[in-house]
Amino acid sequence: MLHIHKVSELTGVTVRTLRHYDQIGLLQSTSKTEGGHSLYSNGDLKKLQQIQFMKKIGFRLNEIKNMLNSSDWDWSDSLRNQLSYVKQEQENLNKMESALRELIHGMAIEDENNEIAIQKVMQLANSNKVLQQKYRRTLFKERELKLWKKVPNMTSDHPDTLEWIALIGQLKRFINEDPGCSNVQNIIRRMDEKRAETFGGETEFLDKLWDVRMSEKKSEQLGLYPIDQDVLEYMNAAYKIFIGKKG
Amino acid sequence: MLHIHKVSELTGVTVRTLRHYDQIGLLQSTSKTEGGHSLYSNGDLKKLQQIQFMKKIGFRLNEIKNMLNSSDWDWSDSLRNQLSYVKQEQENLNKMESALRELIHGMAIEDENNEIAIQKVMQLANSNKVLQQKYRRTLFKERELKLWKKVPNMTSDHPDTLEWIALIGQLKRFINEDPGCSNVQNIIRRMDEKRAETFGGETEFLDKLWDVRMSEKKSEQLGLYPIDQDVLEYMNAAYKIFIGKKG
DNA sequence: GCTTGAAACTGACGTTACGTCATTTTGTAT
DNA sequence: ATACAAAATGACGTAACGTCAGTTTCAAGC
Repeated sequence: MLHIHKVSELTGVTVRTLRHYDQIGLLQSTSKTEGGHSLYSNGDLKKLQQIQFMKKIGFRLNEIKNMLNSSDWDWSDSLRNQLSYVKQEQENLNKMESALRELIHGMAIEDENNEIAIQKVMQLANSNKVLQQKYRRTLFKERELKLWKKVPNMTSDHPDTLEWIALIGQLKRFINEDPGCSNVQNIIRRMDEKRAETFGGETEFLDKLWDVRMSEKKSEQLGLYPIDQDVLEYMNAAYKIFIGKKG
Repeated sequence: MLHIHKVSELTGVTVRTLRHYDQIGLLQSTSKTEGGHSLYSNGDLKKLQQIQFMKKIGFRLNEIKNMLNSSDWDWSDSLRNQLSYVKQEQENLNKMESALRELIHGMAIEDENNEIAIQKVMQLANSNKVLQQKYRRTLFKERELKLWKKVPNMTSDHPDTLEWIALIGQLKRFINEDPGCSNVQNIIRRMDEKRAETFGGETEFLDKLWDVRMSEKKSEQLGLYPIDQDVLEYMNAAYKIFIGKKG
């Protein structure tokens, strides 16, 4: 158990930053003294390390928060990604080195070649950004895939499937009535319970389904049960009311 | 001559960023259309490349502006610095690679070794910051040295020296009178002309001298003519009035 | 010369990830 | 018990753009 200053010293992250992470709920120390002083564990250090990497490749703090909070975060996958990122950056730096040498070499002479060399160096400086984006996408895709695997795949004969179809069917019958009425809200409550079972803390659930409908391709790819857009819209409206009542 | 979008495309810097640099006077295109559209030259691209590097090692935009504006900026020095920075970063990444491998290797086992490995990785992630700071200092020191070489070194027998001594001597005689009076202001004007000759656009001149007096060590190191602090204070006051009248 | 759609400009306000105080609490060494 | 370093709390500040909305300019075809 380390206090905040020690963590800052060990990791090079400023105290203010740690407190900021605490505030926004990104990294809260596992334990606190009765007076409210933070005490960080080894697990917290691990998490901090992850945060640092994910920041480096361009994620924003709230994105990082979502990903780390999601129950299925794979620390080992992420480490392998880090390694592979490091190796790629090494290659980039090698290219950068030769480009710089070329530029320095041709510096005395002012000509066309020089312009090209300059552009080369600049693009290499950016290829680092490109690399970051690439790994951002990689991490994101991995996570998305894991999420999608949990979405009830309507073509498979997963036991959940029938229940989801039944629930959606029930909803359809009320599509011309008030989404706030008790019948509908009961169905929605059941759906929400099912959602909680299946997705744990994930709250983006409906947004996901929505996205699927928005792009036909995705739902083809994933072989999802096709839900009519009007039903989805209705469901969305009803769900919002449900959340409003709950919160 | 390239318009802004082309530059953005070639370099990977966003249009908005280029415009921002334009606004703050960091990088203004050498020519514009009569309608006010920017047209960037190859020199501008060079400058942009410098800016990118200096940003990468942690300078702030206004610092970069100062350094690049200063007449004695050495593009070739800076490139060599970039190269040396790149090579150091390569080494860092190598260390990072083995640290990561160590962590991944020992991941299955949860023990003390693991904690140490985590800290190692985190510190390496920061060693990048340390490196940046180092090169920031390097660049800064080089520039400071060049500035100091232009400060009239009072122990040498540079032709300027005598005139500076004379001016300061004259100023001393008025030290008990109003720093705004015409006699004093005339001396100050002459000093300012001399300053402009010697330092070009550098406006930090008096601040520099001030700093020297503040730390005895510096003035020893540089072998500057010792100016009494009260004279400096008086000079400072008179100079401020002078600037006020001028502006 | 005139139209026209794309690109550029000109503000203005928003945002992210902290930095920087200033003040109050809490931990701990004596 | 007291004193003094560390930590918390809160509030405001900031750098470097992003984003949006409205206007102007450019180049290209008719």
